[in-house]
Amino acid sequence: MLDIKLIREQPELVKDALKKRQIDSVIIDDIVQLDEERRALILDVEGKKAERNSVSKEIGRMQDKTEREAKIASMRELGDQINSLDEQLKQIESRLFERLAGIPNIPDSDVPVGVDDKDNVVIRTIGEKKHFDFEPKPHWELGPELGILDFEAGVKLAGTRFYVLEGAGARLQRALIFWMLDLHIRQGYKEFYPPWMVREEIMFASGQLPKFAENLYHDYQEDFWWVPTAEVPLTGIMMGEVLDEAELPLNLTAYTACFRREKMSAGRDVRGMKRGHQFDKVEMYKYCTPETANEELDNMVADACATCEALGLTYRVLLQSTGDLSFGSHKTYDIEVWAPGCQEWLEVSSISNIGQFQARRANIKYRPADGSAPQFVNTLNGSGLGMPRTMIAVMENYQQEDGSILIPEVLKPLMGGIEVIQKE
RNA sequence: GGAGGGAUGGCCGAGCGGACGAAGGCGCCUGUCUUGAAAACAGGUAUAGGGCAACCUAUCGUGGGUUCGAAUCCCACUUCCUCCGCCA
Repeated sequence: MLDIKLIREQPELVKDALKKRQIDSVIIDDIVQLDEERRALILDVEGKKAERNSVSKEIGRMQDKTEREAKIASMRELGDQINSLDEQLKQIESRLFERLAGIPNIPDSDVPVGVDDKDNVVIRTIGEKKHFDFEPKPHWELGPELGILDFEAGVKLAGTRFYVLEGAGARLQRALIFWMLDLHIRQGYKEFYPPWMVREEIMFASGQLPKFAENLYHDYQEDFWWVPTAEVPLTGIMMGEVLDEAELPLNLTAYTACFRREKMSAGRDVRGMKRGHQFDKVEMYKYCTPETANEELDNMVADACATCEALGLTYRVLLQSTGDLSFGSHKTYDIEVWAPGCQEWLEVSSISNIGQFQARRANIKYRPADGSAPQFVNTLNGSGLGMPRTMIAVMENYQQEDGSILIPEVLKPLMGGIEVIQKE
């Protein structure tokens, strides 16, 4: 959510930001207009309330009965006027809020302007694409042949975009999750295990609602919403809190499954396990001051890169263009790993500085060390990493000519003695 | 699932129709004192919105209602605690 004052005072700046995101900016005029109507009504109704308050106090002190009755009658009438103005104000405020909640965040000044993900800029590439003396296979062949990945069983159980990991495949993913959480703890993050279903207001606070309702699973019986990412509960956990500057930055990490209806990508990436309705992810999250946000964003990118590096994967870092930038993001880096089997760079992490956008929705502030008034914090989030695509990259990069898969060095202690996954 | 009791400022806690944005305490900040600190004393210390400002409005879990006037009365909801039941 943007600050209404920013829109009121610098509408052109906000319009410009929307244009960079390829979004029609006329809504800003609408918002400015509603804001004016709102303030005029406030002026009117609050003046009337002030009058009612002071006269009501007088009534309490009055002795003369007839005079008292007359005042009460006139205040009753004033009360009716107040009620009707309050009703008008409420309607205008809800219209204003609805529009405001639909405005995306303003991109940072160094975010490249572009139309879509093709305009993302590659910042650096680390490692060489691995050379094979044979034709490397895609994971959707490797996995089923080894008996560790079963797409048909997934369809049998739940339908398209589901799969089953079994044996060493399931164990490999568990090892990745365990190892990543431990790595992030060493990097200075605190581990959390949050609910995987949350209330509607938590979904709103993190920016998923109202705009992205159709991509979320919703239990209508209990009114629970299934998290599409651990970012949601890690934002909600501090909702309404005032933090001390001394405790910032606050670094959090959590493993959750993520649930997405994928209505926006119907028909895309259907092959393999690249995009599913349910996937596991280890998330990193930071609360910090606006002054340190850029530095913390770099730190988080470095932490995610270290994860790829330790797994021995070839990866590259991209800066998202304004056309690809997600709704709430101020600035986002993507990390992609090379998958030699499907011959594709796979996005395993998306690391964003959300600025104050989420904090304003969730009302999360910090008290500055100098004792001045509380300010909204900056929030940052990033995957560290998403499981299915990391699994794809590990499987395809560590495959051998006979179709077996070597276990990356860092995961060996967690695989119970398995050093290579072979057909049973 | 049933019965009962709660939810008040950063924290604890009083108030139960009018001078209450809210006693008192703790914490924190400033000052006096002190070589410095502690103690003591004095003052200050919520958030949001509106207004150029003086200042005004709203907020005592949330949403409605009654009333000239609600932290206080009524209704609904959320949530926490205790006990019983049920499940593990």
